[in-house]
Amino acid sequence: MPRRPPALSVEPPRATIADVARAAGVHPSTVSRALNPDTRAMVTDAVAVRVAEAAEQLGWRPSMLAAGLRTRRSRTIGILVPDLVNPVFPPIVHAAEVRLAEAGYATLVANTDNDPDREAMMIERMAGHLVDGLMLASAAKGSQAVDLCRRRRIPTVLINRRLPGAEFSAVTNDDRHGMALAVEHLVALGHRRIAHLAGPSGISTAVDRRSGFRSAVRAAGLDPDLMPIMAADAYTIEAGRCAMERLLELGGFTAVAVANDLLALGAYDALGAAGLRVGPDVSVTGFNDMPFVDRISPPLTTIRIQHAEMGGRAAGLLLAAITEPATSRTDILLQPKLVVRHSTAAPEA
Amino acid sequence: MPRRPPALSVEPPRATIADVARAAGVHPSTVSRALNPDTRAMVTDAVAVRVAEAAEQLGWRPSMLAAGLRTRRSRTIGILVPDLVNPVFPPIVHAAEVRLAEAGYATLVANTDNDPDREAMMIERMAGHLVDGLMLASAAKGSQAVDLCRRRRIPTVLINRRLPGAEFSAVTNDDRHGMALAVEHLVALGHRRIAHLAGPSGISTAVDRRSGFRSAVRAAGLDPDLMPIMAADAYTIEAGRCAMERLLELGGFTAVAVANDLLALGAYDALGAAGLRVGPDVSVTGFNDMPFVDRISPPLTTIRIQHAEMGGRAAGLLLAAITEPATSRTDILLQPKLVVRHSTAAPEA
DNA sequence: TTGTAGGCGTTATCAA
DNA sequence: TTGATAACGCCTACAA
Repeated sequence: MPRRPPALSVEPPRATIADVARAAGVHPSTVSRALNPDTRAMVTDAVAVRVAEAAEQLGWRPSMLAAGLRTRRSRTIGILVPDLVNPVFPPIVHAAEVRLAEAGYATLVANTDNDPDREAMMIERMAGHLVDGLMLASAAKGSQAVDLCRRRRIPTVLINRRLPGAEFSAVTNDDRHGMALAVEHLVALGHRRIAHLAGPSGISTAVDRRSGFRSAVRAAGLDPDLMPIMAADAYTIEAGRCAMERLLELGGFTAVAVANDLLALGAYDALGAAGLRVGPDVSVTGFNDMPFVDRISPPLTTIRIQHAEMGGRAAGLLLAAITEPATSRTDILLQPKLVVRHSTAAPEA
Repeated sequence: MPRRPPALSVEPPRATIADVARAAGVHPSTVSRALNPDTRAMVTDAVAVRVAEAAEQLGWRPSMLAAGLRTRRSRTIGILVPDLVNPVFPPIVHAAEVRLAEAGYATLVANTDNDPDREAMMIERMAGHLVDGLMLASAAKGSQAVDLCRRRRIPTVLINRRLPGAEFSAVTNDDRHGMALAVEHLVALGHRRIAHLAGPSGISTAVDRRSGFRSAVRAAGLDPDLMPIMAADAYTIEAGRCAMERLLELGGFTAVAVANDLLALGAYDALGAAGLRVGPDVSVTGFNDMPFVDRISPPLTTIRIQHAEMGGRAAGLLLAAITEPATSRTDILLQPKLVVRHSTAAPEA
């Protein structure tokens, strides 16, 4: 008795253009033309239909790989983020994805974990996969990312973080102004001794927010050199806690302007551990307005950046760079705004 | 006077193995062998050195693409998540990345946005990029993902969500038991009328938690048919708010066991809008213990899943599936546990 | 309009 | 150990 093949049979090896050609009784090149939307016009309708049917029949799928080997394009964009666990990034990535999808591009995300070596590796990898463009949210001093992209001629845009010498377009926040907003808010509440919990050196957001802090303090008629400043060594809650602890040892402030929301959460922890209430005892401002900081206790007063705008604009710039490689660099500076919640209050009399 | 080339010159087209061969005075195959770590042993040291120098000199970089065309491997793994903005996923992804990196695999993440079409597209795309394996966190009823992976013979593991008929290994949580933990906690506090805010049908976590809810209610000696149940149509805050509003119209409960943390946040909103205090007036439990729910107000009592364990174990299973394709399917059921915070309390007398 | 031939950059399989 | 040759799957001149 003949056995029937099992229901969940594994298919034979992928059909290729050659297989389709054989089935349709035409030459492989004809199949290539018939199956490629851009060249279908070169082929008789009758042939096109016959080929399409054969392809359908055989379950032919284009191999982007083989195609890419010739065309060197993949309609895929890579996005490198320094830390996927940081909730600022997903909304930015998502906005970019939406915009890129509209233009027919798929998006692949890679996590560099703030490690320049991993970053370089992922760029190599993405380049190897022939991404048509790259969005770098992971830029940091000492990273060779930009150089790699330039050498490999990968259209690239920087997001969220600037990089001094880079010749790529960038979409960033006006970090100096954002931090000024925070300082002005604290000063308006009556604070005169304001600490700054800075981000890791080497990252533009940290540098700019820090210099923005000093300028704003000076603009308020205070002496920046009197304000305690402590840099965290990563944009993480833990690093924020450590830095805040050291700031507390220094003392001499009634408010602290923190360089980002994750660090601010760490500051909450250190303050809490020291028996201080955020708001009534010490005012805290964050930066980013990342998801959920409006729901924490106390709700964080912070500087809201335009997440969606950032992703969307960066995607637009990248698409432009891809279709018009000669286009000169464009920088977009997004304006953040202050969102007052309950982590800030007037200093105690 | 001869002009020097500009400092930031764009490099000539990439050197290929053929170029290196020419420079080193050997055959391209020899270069291939000398440059490939796995085959270096086949070549004299002298030759290997000479080839390596020539390659270095010319700035040769391997083309994964061309190599993949032959080997059909890329040492790259794809992870599909339904929603990157949901903070449960990044920790899982990260744990997987770490494990995979140890094994020499790079990880590419794609966002399906809970859209089966996008999911299928991304799988095609990843397959086209020759990923060596896939981790699917996006499984849902009606998705053709599993079928696609099977047909394309892509080693695959399911994470977080089961899929009824799938023949792939899976790492999931004991969702039924987890929800029982929540119900038992509420019953122990004295609640007798407990609502369930369920997740979207078609997703295993929603289905299992819902059935776990009913079983646990029955096990507590209560009648599940008396408990109001309302399903949200997505795992989002907004959907949670809507569902909670409808639950409030039904009324007749002092506590609500919610299917996930994001939905619970939505429930917080609806409850707040109705003038009810979470905790004192209505108890709320979540599920996942995603980042930050310990810091919201009030801190959420929830069911903690093993994020890191899940990512790591899934990566291990996938690596096994890749190296040992014949291995039979393995299912790992991770045990969640109850974390009591302040969103639950005894019902008012 | 269709077929032919060559190549994209690498690796596998022979034979030398 | 090394070299020669032929794929891998597709695309593009160019020729017919």
